[in-house]
Amino acid sequence: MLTELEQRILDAIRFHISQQGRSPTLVEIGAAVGVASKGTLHRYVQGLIDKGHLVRNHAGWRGLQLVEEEGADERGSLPLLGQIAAGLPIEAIPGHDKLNLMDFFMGPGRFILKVVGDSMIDVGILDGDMVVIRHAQQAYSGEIVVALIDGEEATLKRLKYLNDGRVKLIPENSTMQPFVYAAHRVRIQGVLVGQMRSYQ
Amino acid sequence: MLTELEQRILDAIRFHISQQGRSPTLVEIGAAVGVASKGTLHRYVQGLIDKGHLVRNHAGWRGLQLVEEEGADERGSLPLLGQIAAGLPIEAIPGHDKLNLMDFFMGPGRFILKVVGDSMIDVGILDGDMVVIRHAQQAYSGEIVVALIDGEEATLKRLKYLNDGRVKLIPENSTMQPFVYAAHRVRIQGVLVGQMRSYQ
DNA sequence: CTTGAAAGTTCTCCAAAAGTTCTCTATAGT
DNA sequence: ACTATAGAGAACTTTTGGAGAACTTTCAAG
Repeated sequence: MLTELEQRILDAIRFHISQQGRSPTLVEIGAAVGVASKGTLHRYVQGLIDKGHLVRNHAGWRGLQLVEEEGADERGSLPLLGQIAAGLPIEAIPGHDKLNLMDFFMGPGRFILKVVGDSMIDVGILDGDMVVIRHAQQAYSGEIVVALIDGEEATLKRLKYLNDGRVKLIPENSTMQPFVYAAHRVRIQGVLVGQMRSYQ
Repeated sequence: MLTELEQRILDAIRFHISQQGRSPTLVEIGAAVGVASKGTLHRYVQGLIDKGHLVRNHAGWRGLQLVEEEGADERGSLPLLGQIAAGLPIEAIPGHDKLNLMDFFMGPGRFILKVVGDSMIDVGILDGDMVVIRHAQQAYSGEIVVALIDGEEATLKRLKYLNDGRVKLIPENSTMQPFVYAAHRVRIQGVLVGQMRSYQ
């Protein structure tokens, strides 16, 4: 249960968001409820977070978000029945009974590219597949990335940093050869986070 | 969540593109929002790219492209930027600029199975992938199906009807052999309509 | 093909605003 | 007396917003 001041602070936050579209600062909350001390306000806001009425959306300013109970949104979900293997019956996956396509693929800074060519065929990325890329300038060795070479050629390859500072781009196709470039010639544009294919 | 200046910069870019049909330079953005330093502007534009609100369309000047915010009704969509191939720049797909995951995968009577094993590796379905299956009792020759053999073993295989009335189930893995069954022993449970994989 | 202005990138420095942590005080109810 | 609530404010860290120098890259004019 909330104290009177906690309730007023929560109401003030809700009002501010409804009016301005973004959460208030501590000082703005203070002006609304008549409390001058940032420290006091912080204590109450933290209490509301601990009690589950607020969440901190992101680090930094104006990061408060109301926890309004949402109706279960089931759009984008398909039932996840279980596993299938050669020679075994379908086996239920305990706990998981639903797979949300948006949870699976969506995220900030992502986009889709259609794959042309067979250079990644050995990791199951075929001609015509869609790949989900997360925009990024950096990547770890071993990740599959969209790399721009000399600012001209964009290509999907597995990335490897060599000890001598150069960069190796490995096509996952046993009939193709890896290429090695000086680091400054290769710019990472994104990292592979998903792949999908339609058979219809 | 964007800060105030990030939001103003994004609005200024959107406005400039709507007026002039091409993205603004850093200095033009600065004139619109009242910031004199190219360095500061670059920092903010880069931040918007990292957060996924912008993408750099191509190298060079005026290469910014908006990633239009999906409204609540368009959740499940990611921007479809173009094609990628070994040795070619990313090439825009005219007309297509958005791919909706739900259009791609959702449909009546569908469910998902997690793949265990390598029996379909030659068509790019790997161990751990998720496959989308449309429930069906019939399938055409050449389709990939979930088949139940003798009411006991469920398996994902390519289906082929033989002239003598029997059924051939073909694992798409060059190290495995197809099996042939009398028709009454094989019951179709569904047809493969999609496949997806997450690399996170 | 050269060249230079315009554009983009990387870096350092700075300051104000916001958030965090802490101590101190006061008052009402049990 | 003890506890829960309410409040002030100092001292600190982090985030945001801003300037500009020095550099590289792009692109069009000659």
